Amino acid sequence: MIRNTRPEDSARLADAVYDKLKNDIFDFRLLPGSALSENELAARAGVSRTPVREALLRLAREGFVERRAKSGWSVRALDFEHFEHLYDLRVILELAALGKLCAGDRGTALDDLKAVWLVPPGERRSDWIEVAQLDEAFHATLVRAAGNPELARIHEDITERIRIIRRLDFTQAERIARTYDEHAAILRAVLARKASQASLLLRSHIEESKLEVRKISLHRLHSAHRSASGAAPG
Amino acid sequence: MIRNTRPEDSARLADAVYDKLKNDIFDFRLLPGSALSENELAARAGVSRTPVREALLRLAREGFVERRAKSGWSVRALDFEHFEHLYDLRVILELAALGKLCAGDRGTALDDLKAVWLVPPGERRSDWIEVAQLDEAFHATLVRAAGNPELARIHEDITERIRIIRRLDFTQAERIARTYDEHAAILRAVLARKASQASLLLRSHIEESKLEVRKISLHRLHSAHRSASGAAPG
DNA sequence: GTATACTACCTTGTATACGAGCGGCCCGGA
DNA sequence: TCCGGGCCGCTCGTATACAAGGTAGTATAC
Repeated sequence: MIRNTRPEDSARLADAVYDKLKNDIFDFRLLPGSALSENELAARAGVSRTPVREALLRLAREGFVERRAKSGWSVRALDFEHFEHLYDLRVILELAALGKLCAGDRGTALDDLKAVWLVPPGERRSDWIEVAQLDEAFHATLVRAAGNPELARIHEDITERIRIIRRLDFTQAERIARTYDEHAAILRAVLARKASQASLLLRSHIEESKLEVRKISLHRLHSAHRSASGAAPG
Repeated sequence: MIRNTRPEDSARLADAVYDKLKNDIFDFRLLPGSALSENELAARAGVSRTPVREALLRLAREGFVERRAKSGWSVRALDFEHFEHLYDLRVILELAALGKLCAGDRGTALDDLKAVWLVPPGERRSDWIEVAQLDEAFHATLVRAAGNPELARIHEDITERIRIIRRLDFTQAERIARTYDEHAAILRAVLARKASQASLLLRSHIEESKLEVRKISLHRLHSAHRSASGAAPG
């Protein structure tokens, strides 16, 4: 699974609890819809309610848990319509970034991407966890290179929120190959400053992922998780 | 001043503190850069540190205050470059919404706007506080009508973050008149489904506000605030 | 069998207690 | 006068205590 732990989170207990909870949700150790209580979480983590509470408040604001006044917290159910809206937002934001990238100066911001995605087929990565990370990095780098930190931040937030299902897109080898092909095509178009072509490619690239997501039922989520954690436990 | 108080916020002390702090920041009773301590805020509000802490965490996440580990909180300084990025984001999001509005079905979502903005000059509002609220509502309605709740939510967040300076755009009567003219033109273009014309109008409309913001120095912020609070106290 | 009222537990919301760390201030020395 | 070191106070981070409110389950009346 893709970990979200950041190094600076070691000091504060609240951040440690936050990471733990988030990973538990992402790995389906905490199932969508299940109830959480501050006391139970605190006991389980061996801390007091205070840091647990702070972690829950953060997770609530990010949309992963819900606060039900005076009657506990719950893991938010996966709402696929919701994810589709987020994918549409990705299209909006990334197309805007692309427009700026093709129009303005972008320095060496895209050089790293070339080294990853414009490689001969033999050098492509095949581990799906790694590809999922590279995929996120590809899109994040494009957006960051547009030079608007706020745009990048919001894009990151959205990435974070769809990660829970987006990862599963790469459990099929065929999807990995397509991702490589499409990223390469997009990157070449951007480097050649072919704005409209790059836009078309990027839009259909994201729309494809969105369609894949639509196919993913809750059941498939579970089985995908089981096989994944069986192959790569921890 | 524009109040942000929501009715449901009466029950929780944390929400009351949140509203109070936010209003204090917006009205410059708490100046950018000034230090805050949980103890002092708690004493001033007559509550304990716990709800103060929750309020501060929310405000920090929204970008209004900063947490300096072990050495207090501070009101975030106004960063004008930051605001310009947010304005650019507004352009991106609202243009995307506009595109969907001109292309697809929008029902009666825009009817309210007609009643407000497509009125004879004599019926235009002149109170700048009211116009500022109407202006926010105009843009929010456009975005909401596009049918993507996530898009609307992010747009709301951005609106919230730039409100602190955007209000001042309307302290000049000439800017109010222009806003009416431009909103009317945009609305007419959308109703006629003239997508490219609407986009051009909306883009220049927002860019104009952005330029106004660029002119606003911290000093002007203060004097604008003083005169405003003198004219409309409370 | 069903509906209703009551009770007991469990939940959060808030207040308070305590400890570690950082910063500023004062004092001493060169 | 300038610099350094130690001390004191204030800060947050965390733990714990207490109370109001909600929920579920049970018992009871019909």
